[in-house]
Amino acid sequence: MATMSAALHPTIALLQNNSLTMVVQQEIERAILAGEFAPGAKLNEAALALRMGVSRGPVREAFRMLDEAGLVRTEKNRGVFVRDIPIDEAIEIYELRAAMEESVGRRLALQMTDEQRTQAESLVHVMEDAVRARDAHRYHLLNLQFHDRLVEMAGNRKLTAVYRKLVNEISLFRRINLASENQLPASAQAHWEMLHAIASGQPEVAGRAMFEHAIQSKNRMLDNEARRRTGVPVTNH
Amino acid sequence: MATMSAALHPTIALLQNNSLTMVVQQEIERAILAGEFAPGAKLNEAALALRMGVSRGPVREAFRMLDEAGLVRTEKNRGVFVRDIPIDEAIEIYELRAAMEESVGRRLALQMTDEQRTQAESLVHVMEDAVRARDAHRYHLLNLQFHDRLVEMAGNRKLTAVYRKLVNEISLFRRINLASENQLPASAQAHWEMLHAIASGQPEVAGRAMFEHAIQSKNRMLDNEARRRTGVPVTNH
DNA sequence: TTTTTGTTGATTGTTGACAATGTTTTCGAT
DNA sequence: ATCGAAAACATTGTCAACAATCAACAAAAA
Repeated sequence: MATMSAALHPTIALLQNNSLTMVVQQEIERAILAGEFAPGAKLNEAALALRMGVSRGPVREAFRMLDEAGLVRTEKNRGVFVRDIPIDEAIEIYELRAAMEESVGRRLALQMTDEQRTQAESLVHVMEDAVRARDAHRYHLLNLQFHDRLVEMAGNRKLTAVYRKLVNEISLFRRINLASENQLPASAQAHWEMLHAIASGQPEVAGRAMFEHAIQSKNRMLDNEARRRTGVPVTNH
Repeated sequence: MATMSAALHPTIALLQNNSLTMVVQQEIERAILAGEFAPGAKLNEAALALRMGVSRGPVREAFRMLDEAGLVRTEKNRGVFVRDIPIDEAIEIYELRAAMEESVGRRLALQMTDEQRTQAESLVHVMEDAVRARDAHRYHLLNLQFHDRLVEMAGNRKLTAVYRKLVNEISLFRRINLASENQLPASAQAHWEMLHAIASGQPEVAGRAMFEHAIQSKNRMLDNEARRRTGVPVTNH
């Protein structure tokens, strides 16, 4: 009887490994990162439970996970809210991420395989396609993917996990700045330079390149933020 | 009227901020880090709930937090267990921590105040007392405190938070190695050298010093581990 | 008016019960 | 005695009801 279930109904296979809490947690996380719940928005236990067809228990447990992950904040007896990262914390995250990427660059300079390098280069090519298409949103996603892959290639799983948590959190900073279209070509070029630095095989050079790239990313964020506060509209072309 | 609540009865203030889940979470975390639950040990929901005088709900929620924090692992329908960090992951954590400490060193070289330096130095003095007393356990705690303070002084709260999580996790590595007594004097000396490097005001020098110190810490751990596996007893003097 | 004090409705915090799953024990057949 | 099936037990997963708390509004007092 146990062996006949070779082909398992997908829903069943899902329930076998994932408790309701896990499913709920992943769904809420997805919705938050997709922007379906705005930063600062209140998440109602009962409403979410109803919407997902479960009781409040699993929703509460999912909330505790998301709280620990930094995606929501819990106020006792008041509820849980999608976290809204203040700019101070955004700066701190950018700087921490820069330090981690420097470490990644050093490591990659010593150990990146040809295959990995080819894979990274093809990603930059796709990014250049997005540049030509003037598709800032698509470019943004590819950019995230590029850095994520480099971090992953460094081969430190704990570092990868922490890095991804930081990226998740920074995405809760109100209106992450997509690079404006005229900045895209320079950004793509910067990625070639990082890959060159890595290919040089010199850890310090590669590390420095990735660090500087990350810091520039932080500075662009700060510029946009300052411009926004002074009321100057952020032109997009 | 809003200002009159300055002095709040401590019990009330406690109940105002801490739900049962929070209390339970902190207590289980404390017990784990104090070694009252050994790595790999199973944590029974009902037993813990009984012991702490609450129902299973808050315990389950606390479990979800501790899971996300990396202190326990959950197996569906089987229970939660105190995490036992495998050596691969321990290595990764040590290396990530080294990168973060390098970043801390750079920052401190640029911004450490005289007051902070005095505070750090006094900590090393206390460590030297522990060395003279041949108290390896006490030295270990002071060492943790010293590094924690330096990280905190760097002023990046997100980095501090991540660093502390890593320290918590690494403490779940089976038998963290206390330095043997004859290593203590050299270790204390190394801390003076780190403070000197920071006081030099040169970011690269200070960063390198802290990085190397952290890597040596990792290597000591690896040595002890190799010795343990080959059956050679770890001499303690 | 302005402030304070009840009162009400909605939401979260907590609990105990029930269902589903996993583990151990019992017991009979070989 | 050993092995396997099945029943008994223990533990986790989920749920719905109850209690505690808070926000908003209305009524009363200044």
